[in-house]
Amino acid sequence: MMPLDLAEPAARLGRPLDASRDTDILDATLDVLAEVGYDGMTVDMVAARAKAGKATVYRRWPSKTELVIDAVACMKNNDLALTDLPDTGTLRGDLIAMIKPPTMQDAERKLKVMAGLVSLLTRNPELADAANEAIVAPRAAINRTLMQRAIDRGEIPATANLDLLSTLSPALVSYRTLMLRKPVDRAFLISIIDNVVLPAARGTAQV
Amino acid sequence: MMPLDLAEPAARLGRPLDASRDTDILDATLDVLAEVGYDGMTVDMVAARAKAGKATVYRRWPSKTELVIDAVACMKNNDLALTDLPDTGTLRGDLIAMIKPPTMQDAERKLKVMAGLVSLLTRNPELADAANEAIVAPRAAINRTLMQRAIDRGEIPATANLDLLSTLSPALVSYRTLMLRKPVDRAFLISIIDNVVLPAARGTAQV
DNA sequence: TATATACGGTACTGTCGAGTTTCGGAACTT
DNA sequence: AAGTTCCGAAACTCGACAGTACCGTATATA
Repeated sequence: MMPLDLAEPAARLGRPLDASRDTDILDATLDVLAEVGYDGMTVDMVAARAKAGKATVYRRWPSKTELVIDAVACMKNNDLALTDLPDTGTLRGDLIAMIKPPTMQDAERKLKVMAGLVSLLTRNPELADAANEAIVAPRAAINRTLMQRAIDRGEIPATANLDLLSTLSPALVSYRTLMLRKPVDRAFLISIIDNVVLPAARGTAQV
Repeated sequence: MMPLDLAEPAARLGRPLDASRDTDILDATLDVLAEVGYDGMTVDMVAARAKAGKATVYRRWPSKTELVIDAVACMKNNDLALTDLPDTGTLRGDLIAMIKPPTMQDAERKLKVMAGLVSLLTRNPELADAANEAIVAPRAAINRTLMQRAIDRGEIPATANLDLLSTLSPALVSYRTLMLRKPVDRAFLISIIDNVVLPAARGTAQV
C-alpha cells in the first residue's frame, strides 16, 4: 500500500503548473466577459487574449462555465479594501469621497461583467452566488459601513433602513447604465447623493 | 409599364397571411425570451410554443434578431393605459394605488424579458431603442405624470428633479430582482415609496 | 540522461442552432 | 378547375463553438 495522499504538495513529476498563467487566464476571461457577455465569449477568445493555448485553459478548468464562475469569484479578492475607507466626518463627505477614479473604474468593469451574466443568474445559482459575493455585496457593504458611522455620530436616525439605503446608489447606477444606457458621471453621482440618498437617510419617519 | 404600387392592399394572389399567426408568434417569442433569454431562445422553441411551423416564422421576419426586436416593440402597445391612472389626491395614494395585480404582472413579465436582453443592448442600438420605448420609458412616464400632478397640487416642490425621481422605483425593483434576486412584494414597494421616493420628492433642497 | 508533465499552437470531433427547402394539404383569385 | 400562396411539419445545409488530441518544445524530478 502507498500513503496515497498526505495532503502535502507531493512534488509531482514533470514540469509544474505555471501559476502566472492562472491569473492571466482569469483576467482575460473577465475582459472578454465585459466586452461580449457570457454567450458571446468563446474559450478561444480567452486563450488568445491570455496568450495561452486552449489546452492550458482546460487543464485548469473543466468547462467554460466553471472558468467563468472562478473568474467572477476572483473579483472578490481584488477589492479596493474595506479597510481604508474615507472618514471626512460627514456622511455626504464620505459618499462624495468614494467618487474617485480607481473606485469608479473598478465599479464600471464589475458592472460590465455583471451585464454579461444577468440572463444566466436565474438558471445558475452557483454563478449567481459568486456574482453576488464578488460584485453586489461588497459595494453595499461599503455604503453600510459609512452609514453606520453616520448613525453612530447621530447624523442620521438609528432607525434608518440600512439594507435599503446601502443599495440605493448601486441600484441607480446599474439602472442608468444597463437600462437607460446613459453615462454615469460625477454630476449624476452627486445628484444621487444629494437628492436621493441623503433625503432618504434623514427623512424616514416624517409625514 | 405597370402602376407597380399604389399603396392599396392590391389583393394578392393565393391564400392570404393569417394575421392571428403574427400575434401568436410574437407572444410566444416574449414568453420564451422571458424564460431563457435571447441566447437561450431558439426559433424552434418559439414556433413550437406558437404551434406554428418555422417557415411560418421566417415568412414574416427575416431573422431571429428582427423577430425579437418586433416582439419587444409590440409590448409598447399592450400598455396598461396611461389614461386611467389613479387619482387619489395625494402622491402617496397614487403610488400605492399602482400596486395592483394587473400592473404588477405586466411589470414582472417586462422585467424578465429585459433581463434576457441586457447583454445585447450594448451592441444592438435598434434593440436597445425598442426595449427602452416598450419597457423602460412607459413606467417612468407614469411616475412622471403622477409626480407632475403632485407639483401642480403644491404637494412637492416644483424644483423636484422628475427625471431622477420617476426612475427611482423602477431602478430599485430592477436591482432587487436582477442583482439581488429577491422577490418584490407589496411590503417592499411600500417601503420604497415611504422611505425613498417620498423623502426624495420632498427633501431635495434641505441642508 | 531518461521520464513525465506543462506550454503554445493547430487540427480534429460532435453537437447545436439559424436559416432553407420540401411536402401534403388548405385557402384564396380568376 | 387551374394557379398561387399560406399552413404545420420535417428534413436538410452550413457555420460556430465546446471540448479533445496531438505536435514540438520547455522545464521539472530522479
